[in-house]
Amino acid sequence: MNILEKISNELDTLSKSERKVAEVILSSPSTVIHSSIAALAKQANISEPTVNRFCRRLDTKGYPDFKLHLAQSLANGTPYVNRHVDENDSADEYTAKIFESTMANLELARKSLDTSLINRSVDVLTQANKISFFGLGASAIVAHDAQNKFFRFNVPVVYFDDILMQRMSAINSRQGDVVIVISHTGRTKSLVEVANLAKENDATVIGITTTGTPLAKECSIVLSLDVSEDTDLYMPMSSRIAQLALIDVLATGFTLRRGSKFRDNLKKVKDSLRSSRFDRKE
Amino acid sequence: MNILEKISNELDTLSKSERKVAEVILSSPSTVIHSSIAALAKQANISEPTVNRFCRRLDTKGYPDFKLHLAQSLANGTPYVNRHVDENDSADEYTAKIFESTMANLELARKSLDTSLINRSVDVLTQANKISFFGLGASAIVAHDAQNKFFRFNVPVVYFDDILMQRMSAINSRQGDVVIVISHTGRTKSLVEVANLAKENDATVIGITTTGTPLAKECSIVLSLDVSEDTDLYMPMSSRIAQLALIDVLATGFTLRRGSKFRDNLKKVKDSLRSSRFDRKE
DNA sequence: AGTGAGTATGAAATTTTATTTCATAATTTT
DNA sequence: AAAATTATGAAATAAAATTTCATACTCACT
Repeated sequence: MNILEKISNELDTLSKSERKVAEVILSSPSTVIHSSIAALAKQANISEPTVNRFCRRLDTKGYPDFKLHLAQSLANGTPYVNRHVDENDSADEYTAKIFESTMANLELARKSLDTSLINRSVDVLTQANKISFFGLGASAIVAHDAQNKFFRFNVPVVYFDDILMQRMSAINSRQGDVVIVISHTGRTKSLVEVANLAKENDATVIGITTTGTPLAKECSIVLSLDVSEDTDLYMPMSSRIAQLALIDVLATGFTLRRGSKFRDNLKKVKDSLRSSRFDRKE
Repeated sequence: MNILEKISNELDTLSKSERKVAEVILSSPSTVIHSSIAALAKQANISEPTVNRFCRRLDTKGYPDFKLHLAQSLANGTPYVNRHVDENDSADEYTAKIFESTMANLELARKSLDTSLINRSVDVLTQANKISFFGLGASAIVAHDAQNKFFRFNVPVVYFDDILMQRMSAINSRQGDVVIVISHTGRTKSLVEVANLAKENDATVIGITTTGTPLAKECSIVLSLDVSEDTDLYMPMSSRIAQLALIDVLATGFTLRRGSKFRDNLKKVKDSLRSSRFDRKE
């Protein structure tokens, strides 16, 4: 709770001298956080112990602790929240809202993740003979991105954003293959079918989707990602970003599991791109 | 400025012992604000003067002042900081680090954006005869995603992640066309050339890139997105996510500019997908 | 390897700051 | 108006932070 509010609430339960302290603090809190107890006492024309008693009355441990609370209250504490864009927002406003919602949703997504399942997924991925990423629409780009990352690891990886190719690929899968199916809604019929096909062909199916969806039921491992989309705009936004962050997590887990020699290889892959770039003059 | 960010930024300018202090603080900042300098010193296995020197190096007056700053940073919503993944991190740890770094970088990216330029870009986009998105590698998926979004607006939009197609498309562009070129490094030769080609053919070229890169110099409008990538892992991570958030911003600006009737249309597009999905039983 | 300049570190001393104790003053109750 | 209660500050004490300084370490150069 904001301590400044608390001070003004309890103003009348305070003694005369304590109220003097309160008034000095309320009138310029930002000065107070840089004052010692002696300076504040002098400013309020009272003694140091009075300041100390004042602090304790506000349920703080003492003056330094009180200052900490005060500092926190002063820090304009707007945590990231999901704010919907409004028709009349300026560019400034909708930009801020979108970035903030994205961050708020990443936070939500992280909370819905079960890291032990991530660990198991990484296990399965490092062991895989072949890795396939399937997605449609906005999730297709996530699958695409995943291919781009895992390709660098020099493992057999494909991605498909085409229903027929996905089906054919799923039917051809076998034990030791890992199929990662990405869908925010988890209700896209053809993807659910593909997941089922892959499972019936003994592939390990990892789903990146929302908890409790039809797709989730078909998967061997469900990496649940619960985010709240801004449905007013009729476009997938936060969901695909959370999915990408999860891909980063899986890819990172993969490289860590493979050890340091493997990571030197990644550097080589990256360095191979150098000649396609303009030098950085420093 | 957030002091936690500052600590992780300056991590490599610190001495060995000071870095120990930094690590203890980063790993549990909320404990530290209730610790004395002695307690923190003990926790980090170093001496009290070292803690003091550490605080001063971060431009604070001393330990109490440092705690004040820390308290403010913690109060400020969320202590998202760019923390690099370490070789021995557990799944829990690297997951947290990646999500947090992503959020921290989104915050950074937002700060580097100039909303008046976003406004101009939206102007230009709503007026465009044709919109093209170009990207390579990780930025290709951003271009892909942008196409997916703008396609819903029923405007002529294409994306290319192939150098030759990009060149051909750039050469065929003309006044009234908008070309959006996406590249984190801004140094990919072929993309810089494509931007130049498009410009010479009178298209409006919008660059989504880092400030001051060769690509930025070729663009009519530069939407600068400065993020700090975790270079240890040799993979693009935060950059593409920031780019996607920016695409969301542009797409949102576009729909807002077009008015409410236009948004009803978006709903229709979304509803058209319904039959491809399993019903939600509620 | 050895030497020396420069830097980093911690033990101890000092200073600053906060808290406790206790005597006295102010206020309230009877 | 006396007694009881509460509020207050001076002084003492305790705690915390900072400074000083001697020593250990690091790195560049023989």
